[in-house]
Amino acid sequence: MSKQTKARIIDAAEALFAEQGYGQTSMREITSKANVNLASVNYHFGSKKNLIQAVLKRYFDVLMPQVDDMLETLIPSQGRKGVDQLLQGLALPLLHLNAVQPNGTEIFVQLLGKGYTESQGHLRKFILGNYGETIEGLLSMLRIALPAIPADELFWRLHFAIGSFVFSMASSQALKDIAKADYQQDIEIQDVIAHLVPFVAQGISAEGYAREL
Amino acid sequence: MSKQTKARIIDAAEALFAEQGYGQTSMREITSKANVNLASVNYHFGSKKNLIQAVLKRYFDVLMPQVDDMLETLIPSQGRKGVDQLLQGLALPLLHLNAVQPNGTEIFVQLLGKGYTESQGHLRKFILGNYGETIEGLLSMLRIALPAIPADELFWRLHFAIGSFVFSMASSQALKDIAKADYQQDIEIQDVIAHLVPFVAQGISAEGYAREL
DNA sequence: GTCTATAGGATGATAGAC
DNA sequence: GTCTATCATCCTATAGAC
Repeated sequence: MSKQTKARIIDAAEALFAEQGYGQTSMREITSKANVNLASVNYHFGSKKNLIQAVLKRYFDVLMPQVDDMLETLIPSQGRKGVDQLLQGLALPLLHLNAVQPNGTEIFVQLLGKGYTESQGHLRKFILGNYGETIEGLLSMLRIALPAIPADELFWRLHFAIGSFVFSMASSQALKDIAKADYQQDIEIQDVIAHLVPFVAQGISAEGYAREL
Repeated sequence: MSKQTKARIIDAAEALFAEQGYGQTSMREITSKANVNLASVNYHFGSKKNLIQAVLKRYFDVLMPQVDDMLETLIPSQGRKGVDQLLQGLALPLLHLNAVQPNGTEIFVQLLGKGYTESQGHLRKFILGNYGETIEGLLSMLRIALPAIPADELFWRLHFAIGSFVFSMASSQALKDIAKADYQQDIEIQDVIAHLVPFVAQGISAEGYAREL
């Protein structure tokens, strides 16, 4: 029953990776949580690096085609409205990742964040190599929406935006606890995205540029 | 010469922690870079955890009193202007950390970012326990600047803002690489902060609220 | 495909000589 | 305070029996 073992390894690995990070998660933890033998990871995936990429691939292969579709059907608008459209258009495919796996959206974004902050060089290569065109498409749509903002300024804002999202996910357990205790709110990933969209849209569309300090 | 050894360990440790993260940096790397004996870390600091806290303490003890001063002398303004003031007011003490150590600001924020994303529980306790009052002061100043925004909405935006900053620093090596490769820019920490302030100020001050998806 | 056993290293921490 | 030597424990990866 190879398929079962392989799937169980991926399921266990992604949960542990998302929670603890790649470097801090050992093969022993993974195989123990998956109830499979330690050696089976190397049999099925070859190495830990390959396992990490396989975990992400399952999500990217669902997400990216949907983003491509969205980009194709989107009628470009300029300014804040165009940015809003784009972000809303991204939100839906992201939420569809919940179909891959219960809690899939949250897991995926956490995996992304950990990949960024741990310097997993092989991950960047893997993502850009396999899904670079979609990312390029997103960027050019953003450039159309904000033609007055220089490319390098857009680069900065995009990363700040990603940071807002990824960090919120990375510390989502803390956020959930605080929100429940202080504001009597139960938070789901939809809520995070709903609050995030106006914040990011506003920040990205800002007309003032960097100023000397 | 205890003092020299202790200082050399801290210097070497903070550089390695900022670059690689806490978990990925071994005592052997630290002592080798510092040119001291392996056992001296445990002699002077007791444990790796204590060393991590000592590294951060050197920066916090400079930063936080300056933030306190800033908060005391600040004349509160409302709206986007008040937010801008507050962020600018934070930027200067942060940049003063370059006096602690060459490249001190960058190192400090990277240390913070790594501490957030690696789940170093002891670090959060250490920070809140020792510098919680300053953080509370910052929060109440923000509430004065944006009285119309409900507390829970402010809570969200604050975390998005922190996320932009921390994430940008935690992944600053990646950002530098990309910026140099794609935009021929050499990035300094001032640049990150200068680009970040308008983005965050604009996002925090946004008048639109969360919308159902 | 799955298992045990183990190679071959790295890690944090410490005992004890100097 | 500084050193060497070492303990005990972790790690990834693999060889080889079943």
